[in-house]
Amino acid sequence: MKDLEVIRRGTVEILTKDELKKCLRKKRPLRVKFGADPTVPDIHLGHTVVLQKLRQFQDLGHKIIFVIGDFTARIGDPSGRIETRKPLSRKEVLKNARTYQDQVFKILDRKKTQIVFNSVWLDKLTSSDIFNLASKYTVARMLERDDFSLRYRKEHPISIHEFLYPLIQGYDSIVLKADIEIGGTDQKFNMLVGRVLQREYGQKPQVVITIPLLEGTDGIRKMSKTYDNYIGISEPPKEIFGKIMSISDKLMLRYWELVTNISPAELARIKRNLKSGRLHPKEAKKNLAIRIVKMYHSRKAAKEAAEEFEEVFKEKKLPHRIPKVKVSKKKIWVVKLLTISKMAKSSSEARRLIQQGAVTLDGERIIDPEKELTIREGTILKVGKRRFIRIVGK
RNA sequence: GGGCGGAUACCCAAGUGGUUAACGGGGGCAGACUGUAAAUCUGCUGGCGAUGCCUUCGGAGGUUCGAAUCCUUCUCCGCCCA
Repeated sequence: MKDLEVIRRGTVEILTKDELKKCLRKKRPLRVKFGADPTVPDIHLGHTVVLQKLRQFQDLGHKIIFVIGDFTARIGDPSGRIETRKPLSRKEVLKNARTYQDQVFKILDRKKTQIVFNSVWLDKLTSSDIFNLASKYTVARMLERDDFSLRYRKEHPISIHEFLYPLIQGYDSIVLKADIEIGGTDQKFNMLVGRVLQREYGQKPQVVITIPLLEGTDGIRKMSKTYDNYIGISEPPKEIFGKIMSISDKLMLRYWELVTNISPAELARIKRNLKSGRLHPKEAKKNLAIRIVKMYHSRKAAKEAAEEFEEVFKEKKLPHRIPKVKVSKKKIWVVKLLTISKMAKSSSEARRLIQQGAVTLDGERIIDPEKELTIREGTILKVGKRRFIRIVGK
């Protein structure tokens, strides 16, 4: 069973493997469900882990059902307790969904993907449908979920509607007659609820496959927009490259494993060479960065990003493209310059940056926050290690 | 319905009349070290042309020379018992 081996690679759990085997023996393409809330439009590397697994399914001839949770997005996310995420309007959701799709198809095969919006069937549910659904599961079982039980024990609030989420998600599986559902490990509980509900509604329970969650650039928390530790696949090559280079060596291996599609043998080789010292970690990281930029941009973009990186940070040259800021005056107070060029949010912050030695003008460090600068055409203002601005006159 | 507790800066969280622009931690930013690594160390982390001034502790009002701290009132939230 070669297919099984491909599917198994890089997963955390398959519930259950026997069921999966049986599924694969069927002579029809399997219906593989994956759900995403279009609350944020941008796809980051964390999402790509699961997307690549979906792609593998497509390559094996199966069908992906990509559920856009527009219904759930409009109601609000259960996990953000303190500030209930503000519900998105229909328009916003659609807009997000569209950009989402554009990005998703950088990885998925459009022809083998069916995109569905769950509001199509969820909007039609009547109260009695919902009551009926709710009767299929118990409070005790709900409290088995990690974060619920933790919150309950800590006497933190849990809203009733939060209990409804796993049920709704499970209901999606019923409507879609999912054979398999794939999600991050954080989705395990919800996906398992789907199994129970499918059985209640006379269906064969879906096989649940969990995928590891990718740590963000901080190396600790999962990659997420809310933690601002993400690398978006639509970011400029230079940004992606720079962000990859700043992750820790340990995390780098994780990215090699989960973000790229290298074979286990290749991964093992990299690990070996790193250990023996034949491969410098920085080189390995550079290769990784090139590879990832190539995946979402182009070979050329990757090469350029790598070259520029070396130039700017190793040879201390200037970046190729530097944003320009117009300054009409010849003489200007440093603090003013920093604030009008948006390099500092406030003049207090500008003063701080200056005092900390973060500001240089044409390579000369400015330490006096009272300094009046004489501006020449094309003067380069640098703040911190990586923020550059070219000053131009009228 | 009854009882108790809470709302402080980006987040968590101390402070219960006076060196308090507000302890501490996280996060973030900057500097040093480096491989723009990571880890570590140090500093900063309300605003203002600024050795001073202004504004902040859920909202509004009040007491006081002086309030995040006391009083009144409003709003919101949580837990427990029924």
